[in-house]
Amino acid sequence: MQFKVLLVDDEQDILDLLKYNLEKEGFVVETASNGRLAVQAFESFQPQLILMDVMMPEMDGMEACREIRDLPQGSNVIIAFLTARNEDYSQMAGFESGGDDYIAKPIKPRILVSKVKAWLKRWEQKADQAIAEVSTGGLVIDKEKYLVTNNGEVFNLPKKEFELLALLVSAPGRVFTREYILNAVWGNDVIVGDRTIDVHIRKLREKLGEELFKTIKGVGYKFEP
Amino acid sequence: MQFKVLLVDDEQDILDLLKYNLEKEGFVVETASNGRLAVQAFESFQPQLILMDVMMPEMDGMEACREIRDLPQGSNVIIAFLTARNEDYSQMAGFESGGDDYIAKPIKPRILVSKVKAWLKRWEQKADQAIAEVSTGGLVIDKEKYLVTNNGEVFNLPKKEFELLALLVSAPGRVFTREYILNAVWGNDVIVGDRTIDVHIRKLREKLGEELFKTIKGVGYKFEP
DNA sequence: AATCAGGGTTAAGGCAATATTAACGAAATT
DNA sequence: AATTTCGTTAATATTGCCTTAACCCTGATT
Repeated sequence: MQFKVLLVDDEQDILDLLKYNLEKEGFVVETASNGRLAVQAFESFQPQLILMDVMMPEMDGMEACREIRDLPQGSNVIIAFLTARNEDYSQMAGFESGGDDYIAKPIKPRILVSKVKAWLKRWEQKADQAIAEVSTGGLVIDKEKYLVTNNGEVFNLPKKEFELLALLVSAPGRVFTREYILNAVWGNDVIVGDRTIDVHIRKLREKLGEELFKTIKGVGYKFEP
Repeated sequence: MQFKVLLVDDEQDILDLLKYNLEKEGFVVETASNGRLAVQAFESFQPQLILMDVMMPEMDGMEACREIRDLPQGSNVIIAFLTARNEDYSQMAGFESGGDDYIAKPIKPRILVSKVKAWLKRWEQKADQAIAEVSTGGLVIDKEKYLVTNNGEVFNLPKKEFELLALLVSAPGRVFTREYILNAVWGNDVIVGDRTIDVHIRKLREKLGEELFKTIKGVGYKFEP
């Protein structure tokens, strides 16, 4: 697998140093010089790992971290902070905003590379788990093949229906608000009416069974086997 | 969800500017001109976020922050300070008194709005996690699944009933005034008659047990296992 | 005993939220 | 190019929650 790493720092020297060392190890590397650009780069580049400075102009690392986490694909990337020192507080704050780990400056190339490898190994494990196959009740969702099997019967759901189903099934019993569903399935920026969700729910109920999808008025929907 | 923001500053100009920009984004905004008023406003308005100047007459921001944190609901609000400059020390002091974050003056509307959105998103996550499951006596409230279990029996309460129950159970034994309940469950702006609360209490008593909800005449209600 | 204040109870109507259906444009498929 | 499929919306129906009005009950006050 070809791993992609996004480096974010406002000092060009550091970017160059890290980029050189990581590319030498076979990673694909892109860089961004502030938080706002990082968010953009994440969307287009879709890296598995982001190495980001905490302190930056325009938009700081914590802020960028939160924004990325809120994107549809943002929950799978690993975000690690470059901290200027052993500033305990900046570390804490970084984790609070959804960062996974940190590495202290000054950065030694060998340590960096070994940490990066460890992070990417972790990412692989997480990804395997997450995508492999979700199954609840008589329902099996194969994300790889984009197939849904319900008590032996195989369905070939369209994209939106599939994603909505996968979301609901990812946490059986849990109520997902309409707002949350819109963010997760359609994305933060897309504007669609509320009735769109209803219609997709209806199709799922039609195909898989009316009783599986429960409406919580004023709140949202949940899946229950 | 309708988010409420409380602005606290002694300069009317700043209040006006911030209020205008936040209301344009759909937030409900109230203002206070010093720390003492801020504490009062917090109690009646119950915002999710407080933006507060550090330096103010009467009672300064840090002092107000501490007082608010000591109130029953004070641990859930996010408090952010408006700092006059990059005065690192005032920032540190702000954190020590219980502040969550800060924003530096001069304030640019766009940055303000994006920060406010990020804070409120964080608040939502925290609120979801924190209150996910409350349990007292034989009663379990699962906010995630929107389910209430009483001694094994499962109930599927409508929204208002559920929220009223969750509020009362959040502090067993504590008396909630009618006014407070109206603010917390219905919102500050909604106008409903007093009998509405009675009816919802009645439904809860009916479903979960008469004895669990005690009336304090002339004051309000409390939950007691 | 009469009055009053505060709360309890019930049922019905209004209304907001959701369900349903059909239809349209865009994209994919043939 | 014709056909099919998908995603969305508009329009209409339906559901069930919320609220209220009207009346009852209790205990305190006069």
